[in-house]
Amino acid sequence: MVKNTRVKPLPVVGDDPCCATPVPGTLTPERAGQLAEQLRALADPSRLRMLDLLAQQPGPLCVCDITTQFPQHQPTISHHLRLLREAGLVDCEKRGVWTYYWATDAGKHALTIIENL
Amino acid sequence: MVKNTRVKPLPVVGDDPCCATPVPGTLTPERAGQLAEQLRALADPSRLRMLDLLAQQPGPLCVCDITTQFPQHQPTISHHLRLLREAGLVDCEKRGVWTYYWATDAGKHALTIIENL
DNA sequence: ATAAGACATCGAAGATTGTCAATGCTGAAC
DNA sequence: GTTCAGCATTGACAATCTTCGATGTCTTAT
Repeated sequence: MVKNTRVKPLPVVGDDPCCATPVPGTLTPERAGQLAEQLRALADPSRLRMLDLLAQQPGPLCVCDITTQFPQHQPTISHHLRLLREAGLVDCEKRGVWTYYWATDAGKHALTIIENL
Repeated sequence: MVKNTRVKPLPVVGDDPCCATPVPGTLTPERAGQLAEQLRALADPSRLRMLDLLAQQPGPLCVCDITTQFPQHQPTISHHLRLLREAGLVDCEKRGVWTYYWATDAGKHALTIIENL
């Protein structure tokens, strides 16, 4: 939206009239919202490490064993695990007194993808 | 950190003593912090769409042409572009009155990676 | 010199997020 | 039934984030 009368300089690359009307993006606002939601679930060091911890296990882990691996207190761990679960990155199952968590396929996939950023 | 006297049930998968001591994660706290920082730069719908918009162009785009594509006002756009630049996802160059932005290789790479989440 | 437009920066308001103490709920042991 | 431990939920607070109006800087046109 150029408001003055000056002529724009040539774009940096080649002679394309890149500043007339931009090529539209490929991401719809809806898709961008979905992706951002998923990314927000991953954009925390503690949650990343929790997901990684779960992904490394041969089997599920109960919350108390997760809690020992982090400096935060139990309600905070529970909060992060909930966010990870709502994002579909981990899942859990209650067994008697304990709740077991594990990384879902989506969670492991996200982790391997994220790691080569 | 089991504090009661009960014996834990068998883990969900197999007979591994998965609940004794967890296998350590592979992500160091430092690496997790780096990744989380990068992910936070991407975890916003507007920034995702800006990065995508820039990635689709054959050449750089000036801020005024970016601004027309989004409902936010100019200072907000400028703010998001700064965050994207600080994350190394876009870069810019001043040319006279205009500032031209483009997606870096890292930005394009991150975008293609993110898209199959 | 003066004016005007492009863009960045500043400061503030409102929303969201990470954290924890306190509390609630549930299942097992007695 | 009572008690206790594992875990979730609630409420509160501080920090961070998104947004925008106001303002500043720089550059070009006149």
